[in-house]
Amino acid sequence: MLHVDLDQFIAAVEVLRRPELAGRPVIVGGRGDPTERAVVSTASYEARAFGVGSGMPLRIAARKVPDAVILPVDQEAYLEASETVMATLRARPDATVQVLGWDEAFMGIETEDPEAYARQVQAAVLERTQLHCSVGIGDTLVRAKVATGFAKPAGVFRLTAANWLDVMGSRPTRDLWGVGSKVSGRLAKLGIKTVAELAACDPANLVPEFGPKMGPWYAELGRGDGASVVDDTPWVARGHSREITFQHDLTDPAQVDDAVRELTARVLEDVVAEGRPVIGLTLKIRYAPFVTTTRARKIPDTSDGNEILARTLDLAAEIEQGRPIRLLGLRAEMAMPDDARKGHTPTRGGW
DNA sequence: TCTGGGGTCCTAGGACCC
DNA sequence: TCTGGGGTCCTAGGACCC
Repeated sequence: MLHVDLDQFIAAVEVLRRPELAGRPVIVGGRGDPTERAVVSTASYEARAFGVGSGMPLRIAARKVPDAVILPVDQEAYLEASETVMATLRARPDATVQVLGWDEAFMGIETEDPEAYARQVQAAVLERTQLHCSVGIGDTLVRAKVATGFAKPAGVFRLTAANWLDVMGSRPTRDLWGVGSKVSGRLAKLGIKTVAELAACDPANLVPEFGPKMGPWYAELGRGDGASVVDDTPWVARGHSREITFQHDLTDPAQVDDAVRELTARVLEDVVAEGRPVIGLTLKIRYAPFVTTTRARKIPDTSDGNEILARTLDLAAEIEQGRPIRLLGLRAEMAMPDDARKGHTPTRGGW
């Protein structure tokens, strides 16, 4: 199968409609104002050369690249470009397309020459959208996904059981898709630092640290194994959430109350559009200045909007007072339709 | 002068039931 | 007087991805 990933997607879309930006360091994030609390969504390769990357605070990025062009996030534009790209992939005969996000997808294909097929896909996407993409080829989803990292920019790379350990074995576990800084740290405490060491370990030995599911799953990840079937079942959202980060931390309970009220209205709009009942609500609070999050959840027995609102405001009343609040998030979980498959997820696990 | 906003899934532990 | 196991449901919290 193939994993197709657009190169510097958001920055590339911006440069397409403003050709004079080609070759310049472009940073897209927040409202495009580096004095605000916001992070970098995507940086062009020219900006990355200065050490700017996704997730970095915008004001830090601006300091690293003084003459960068900083642009606001324009979701509609990216969504439109994304849909054109995905339509191009789906137009390939006999390809199964599983979308992972705005700028990436798996393609299940039958071909004698996957490299040639990958080049054809790249050419088709470029012709239709003027966007470049990189393609990973693999015999599992994990290997195809990881392969794409070696294909960038605009290249093709193949990763299978035959060369997985040669390519990945000596790399840190952090380089795996699904292993972040916390898990790589916990693995290191068990003496597992590299992909080869993870691949060689007995899955049972990871269970005490990571639990019955995640333990064996990490071991499988180390070997690059896992599912090898691309699943184009339409994705069904499990829930919707909205978040606000305040430019200045809130200390006034009335302001917090207003914010919860507004979030509730926005979340309910999204849920009503889905036409499925709400089965749970989660309120997330981040207190300044540290990174702790606290959540409270209530399960209403009704999908009535007023009822949900009332319960949500109850949660707001529970918020600890006297600590500056930096972020509020509200997530509504929705009942799954009977015919929705469980386990198909755009971002992790499940395969 | 730090750290967005939208998602998904897993785990531990308590409550409760038989 | 002391305290079985097995199961489910729920909450809070954590981790990861794009």
